Amino acid sequence: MTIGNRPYEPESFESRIYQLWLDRKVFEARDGDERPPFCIVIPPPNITGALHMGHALTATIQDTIIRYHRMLGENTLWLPGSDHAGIATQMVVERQLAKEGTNRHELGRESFLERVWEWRKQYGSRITEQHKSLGASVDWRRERFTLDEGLSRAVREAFVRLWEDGLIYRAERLIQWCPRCRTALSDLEVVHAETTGELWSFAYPLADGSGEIVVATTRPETMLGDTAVAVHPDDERYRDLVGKRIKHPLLDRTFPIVGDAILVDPKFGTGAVKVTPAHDPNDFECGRRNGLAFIKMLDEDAKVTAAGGTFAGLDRQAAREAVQERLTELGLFRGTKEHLHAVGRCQRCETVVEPLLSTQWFVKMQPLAEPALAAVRDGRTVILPEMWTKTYFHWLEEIQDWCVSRQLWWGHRIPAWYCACGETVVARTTPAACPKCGKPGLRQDEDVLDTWFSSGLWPFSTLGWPEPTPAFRTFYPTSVMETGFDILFFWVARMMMMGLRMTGEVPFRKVVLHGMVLDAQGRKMSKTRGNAVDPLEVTAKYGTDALRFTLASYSAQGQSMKLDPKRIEGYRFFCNKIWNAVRFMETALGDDPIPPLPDHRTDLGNTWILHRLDETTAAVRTALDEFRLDEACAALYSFTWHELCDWYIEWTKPALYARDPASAAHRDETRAVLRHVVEATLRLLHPVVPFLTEELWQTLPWAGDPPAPALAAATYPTVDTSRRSPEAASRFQLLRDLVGTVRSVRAEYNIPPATRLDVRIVKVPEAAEAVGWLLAPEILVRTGNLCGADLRAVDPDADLTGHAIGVAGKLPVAVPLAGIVDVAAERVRHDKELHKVDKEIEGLEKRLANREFIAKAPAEVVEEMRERLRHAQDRRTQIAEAINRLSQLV
RNA sequence: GGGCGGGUAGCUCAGCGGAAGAGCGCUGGCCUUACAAGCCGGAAGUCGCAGGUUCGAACCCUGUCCCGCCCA
Repeated sequence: MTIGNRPYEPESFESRIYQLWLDRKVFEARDGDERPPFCIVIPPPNITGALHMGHALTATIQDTIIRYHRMLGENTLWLPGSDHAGIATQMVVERQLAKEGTNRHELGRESFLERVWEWRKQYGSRITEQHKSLGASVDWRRERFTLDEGLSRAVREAFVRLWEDGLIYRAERLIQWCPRCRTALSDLEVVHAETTGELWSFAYPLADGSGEIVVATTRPETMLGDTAVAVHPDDERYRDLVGKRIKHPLLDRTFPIVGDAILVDPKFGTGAVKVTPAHDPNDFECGRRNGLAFIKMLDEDAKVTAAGGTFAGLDRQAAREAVQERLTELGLFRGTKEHLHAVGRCQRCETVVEPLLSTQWFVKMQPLAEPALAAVRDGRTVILPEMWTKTYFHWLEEIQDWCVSRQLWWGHRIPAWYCACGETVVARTTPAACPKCGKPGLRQDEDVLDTWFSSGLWPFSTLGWPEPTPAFRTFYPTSVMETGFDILFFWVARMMMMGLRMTGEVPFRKVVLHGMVLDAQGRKMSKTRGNAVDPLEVTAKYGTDALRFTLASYSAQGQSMKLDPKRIEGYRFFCNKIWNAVRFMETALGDDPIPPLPDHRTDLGNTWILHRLDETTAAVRTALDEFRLDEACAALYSFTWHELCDWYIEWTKPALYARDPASAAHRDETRAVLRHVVEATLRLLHPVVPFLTEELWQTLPWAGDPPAPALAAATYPTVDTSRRSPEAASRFQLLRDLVGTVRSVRAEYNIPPATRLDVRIVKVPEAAEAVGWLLAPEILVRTGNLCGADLRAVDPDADLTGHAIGVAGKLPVAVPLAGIVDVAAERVRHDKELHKVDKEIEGLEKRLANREFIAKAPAEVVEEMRERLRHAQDRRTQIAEAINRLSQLV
């Protein structure tokens, strides 16, 4: 079972590998297990949604973390599920009904809900299925949906508890209303956008005919609901007017001029403000402060009510024009000005929302916010990147009560019943009779709860709460909540509040926030703009692993990321590289049994790669522990490509290809190390690129049984510093320098790769240490192989006429250029190099001459500089020498 | 108006007190039996600007200019 000649074709194995994981049950977590638990609940995607890059990013990050922890041997649960998405889903089905020429009211509540469930059955699991193609290692047995029986029970339980604790109330307040969706919204569901509009000025005549007062507004039509004009109490201009009354010019009523220091900024506009308490949040407060009348002049369709007199029945826009026209006719119009202001729109349908006086259910937030603030302040929950902590604090400190009722049918119906006697009953189960008057036939509240209410319970409702289930006891509090920073308020903060309130514990230990995926121009991806990149198209073209590696590499520090297809392509090439490295290894190992990794290595390359593997293991683990996927990816990429492939594999070839008996031991050592390092590298890579690594790992030869049923269930490489060898590292580095020097000379003189060079290494006393080991025949041959040269040592006084001289470390290297030496070119090359070294020496000398540097900088820094200076000086000597020899040529 | 990010090589981004990095792109040379989806070599940056702190600043502080996001 080897890869053979199969090229890297991710589409040929990805779904097969996913099925293998399912068959071998590697994603399944165990309740009550003695291993340490590790749990992430998935941010539930909307059932109406189709997979977009945001999902792909979340899934990649979480899956990487989850796979890492699973390989660490923890009892790892990634719990999947989806969200019923009240408004969005209802909109989809209503649109369907509209096409059929009917609507939900004609259908009635029950049949309508049947239709939605039908829709959900047919399309609702599309997005969940799509997660499989990303490799999401979730425990499918535990999949949840916010409208499941269990989760619905949790919602009722939470609602009733909050009610019993006095944290839920029903009241008439000014709320955000979407006239198109015909439902109340929470403040968060209103998206404010700066818009250039008109600031319209008109005059209100005083009731006593003694004059007028000019006000400015962006919404002239709301003057039909004005019940005051406010001025600043200290404003000299209007002091005498406070207390006087205004005669409404279009309606048969009068209202007062009031002084209000909070509402009015005397420097803005005319310093006089019209007040519409029933249609503006600031005016609402002003109305309460001053005991004003609340006149509702727009209804739930945003049409003028009877309070608007002759304007009744007009919609907002028509009313605006009609009012403007009428005021102009009356000579009250005082001109317009361009004006920048924020217009609030419905997050779902983008209709301009209307602040409306309405009776709704609210959650009192302050008592919930306090513990949520405390939990982050004292570190029970840590938010990463840390910068979001401040935003979290700020929002919770300023938090307003949460309007949770929605005038929809799709969702959790509010567990409140009304009796004819006026009693309101909030209960876990449908009450048979009124507990106050004993009469049956209670009427349940028509409304449902904000979808985010159930989402707020997600980390524990999915684990079985309110029952103390084994799953809940095993995995709660969960370990990590990973999601986009855009739902820090919507979701994360609410889970914190609900979690603490309901369970007494934080819902998760860590919050990890990632940035938004933007298009190549840096714009937010959106379906309407048409700039969204479909993850499934990308994975079809480049493979899932390439997309995952890209997203993981981009996800630094929670910054937003501009997705560049070229980069995905680059990581596809990386995947191909891994694939071919393993292919090479399989061929090179041959059919002989693989010997175990020897305790001591005789080969420099073998010792070096084990050293680097261990350093890489440490770096990757640290990065993953800190959720720095970008750093993990960078370490994996450069190790795999630029050390394992570029150097180690090339280094091993002679040893692996050797067939003479004398080389057998060396060959076996190399086979063992190569096998070990490649296998460990696959394990290191697996959390980020699971498909490819699993496919390859399944083909690896084993001495006995494989150590795990799948790579996904294998253990992550551990750090073992006994495998380190700084000496081998520095030796191999010198060897790389030497090879690099020869290659540079070859390239500069255009010597064909096929031309074998006869390179001399000058045994200068400064490099005595290197000369000691480097000149061993074995090393010379192997090193020479890497640059197509026969290496030979010569004494410092050897005649190197006609050679190009380079310096590797402190070691001069002479490449013969018989006949092709271009003295001028060589001279330029050396001068350039000399200049570089001189600059370095100059800088270092300057620093070391600085007394304060010597006195104040840490000793090891000073010593490092000294060492660097010595090194640079040695190099300078060698280059100068080379120049000297060169000039003798002329 | 308040807050938070960002401005580093042509592009996309790491680095956030010891003296500039990666990938892509560009460029010169190679079909070398793992990979041309590859290999080898190379060029390229007063780290937005101005002050300050420090022996030493891309990194810390102050101011300033752009860009983006959030809250009001």
